[in-house]
Amino acid sequence: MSDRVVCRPGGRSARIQASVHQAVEDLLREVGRAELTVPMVAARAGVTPSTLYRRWGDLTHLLADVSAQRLQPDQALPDSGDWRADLRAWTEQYADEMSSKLGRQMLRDVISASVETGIANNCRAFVVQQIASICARGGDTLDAESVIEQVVSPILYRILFDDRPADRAFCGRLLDRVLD
Amino acid sequence: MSDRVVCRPGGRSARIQASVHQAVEDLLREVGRAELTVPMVAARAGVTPSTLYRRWGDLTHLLADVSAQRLQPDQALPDSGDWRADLRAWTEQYADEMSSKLGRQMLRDVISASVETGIANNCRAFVVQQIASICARGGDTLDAESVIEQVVSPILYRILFDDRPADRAFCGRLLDRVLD
DNA sequence: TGCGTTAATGCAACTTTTTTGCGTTAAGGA
DNA sequence: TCCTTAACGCAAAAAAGTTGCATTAACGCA
Repeated sequence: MSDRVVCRPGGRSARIQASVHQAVEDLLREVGRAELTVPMVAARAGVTPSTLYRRWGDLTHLLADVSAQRLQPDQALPDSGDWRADLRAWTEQYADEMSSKLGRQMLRDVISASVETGIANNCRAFVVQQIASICARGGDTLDAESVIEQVVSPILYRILFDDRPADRAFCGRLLDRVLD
Repeated sequence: MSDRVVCRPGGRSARIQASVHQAVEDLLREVGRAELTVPMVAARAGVTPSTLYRRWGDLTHLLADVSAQRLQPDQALPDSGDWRADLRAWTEQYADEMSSKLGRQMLRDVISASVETGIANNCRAFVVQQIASICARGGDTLDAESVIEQVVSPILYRILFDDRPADRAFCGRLLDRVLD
C-alpha cells in the first residue's frame, strides 16, 4: 500500500517505484485515466502486474500514490514583498491547477484512497504549510486555518460539486472576504 | 449510465432498478464497500451481471447512482419557528450524516462518478434547495450561496481531507461566522 | 383490444483482469 | 562473506468484464 512502511527501500524497490510512477504519468497523458489499466502500467514499467497488485493493491491506490507525490513538489512560493498579492497569486494558481482535468482526477483518486488510508490529510498538511508561510509574511494577522475554511474549501467544493468554474472572479470574492 | 435518458421506464426496467438498488444497499451493510462486486450485486438482485454492466457501466457508477438517490429523500425540514435554529439543526445533521462511514463512501462514489457525469451537481442543487428554503424563513437576509461557501464547503473539506472531526463545535463556529 | 417495433434482458462464449503458490533474486545485517 | 528474508518474476487458476445473439416485454398505433 502507498502508506506502508517501506522496509527495504534500497536499490530495486526504489527503482521499480520510480519506473512505475513514471509509467503512470506517461500513460495518463497518452491514453488518459479512463483507459488506464494495471497490466498496461506494468508493461510500460517493465514489471509483472502481480508486483503492482502486491505493492499498491489496485489502480486506485496506485494513482492516489502518484497523485499525492505530484501534489507535493510544487514550485517554490514567489515572494513579491506584498503578502496579500502572494496569497492571491497562490490561490489563483491552486484553483487553476485543481480545476484542470488532471487536477480533478488527482483529487478524485486521493479522496477515493483516503477513505481508508488518510492520504488526503497529507495533502492538506502540505497546503496548510504553504499558506502558513505566506501568512507569516503578514505577521500572522491572518491564520492558515481561516484561509483553508474560507478560500480553499469553497474552491474545492466548486471543482467537485459545481458546474460553475472556480475562476479568478470567484477566488477574488473569497479572498476579499477573508482579508476583511 | 445513471444519467441516461430512460427510454422505456415501465414495468420491468423499474423493477430491476429497484431490485438492484435494494441489493446494493443490503450488501453495503452486510459485506461493506470494499468487498462489493458487480456479480455479487447481480446475484442478490436476481439479474445477470451483463445487465448491470450495460445499464451502469461499472461498480463506481452504480454506487454513485444509488448514493445520489439516497441523498435526495431526506426527511422533511423541521420548522421550529426560529430559522437560525433550523439552520443549525440542519447543518449538524448534515455534518453527522456525511461524516459517517456510509456518508464518506457516498461522497467518494458521487465525486468519482462526477468527473464525467456531473452527478455531484445534482446533489449540490438539492442541498442548495434545502438551505434556501430555510433562509427564506428569515426573509432571505442570508443567501444559500453564502451558506454553501462558508458552512457546507468547510464541513466537506474536513470530512474529505482532514483527520479532525466535523463536530458540533466546528459547525457552530462556521455558523456563527456566517450569521454575523 | 390486438399487432408490430424495438429497448432491455438473459444466456453463453470469450477476453481481460486479478489472485495465488512457489521458485528466484537481491537488500540489509551479522 | 554468508545468512535471512523482503520483494519480485513466472505461470496457473479464479474472477471480473465484454460481446453477439436469441428472447422477452414495454410502448406506440390502428
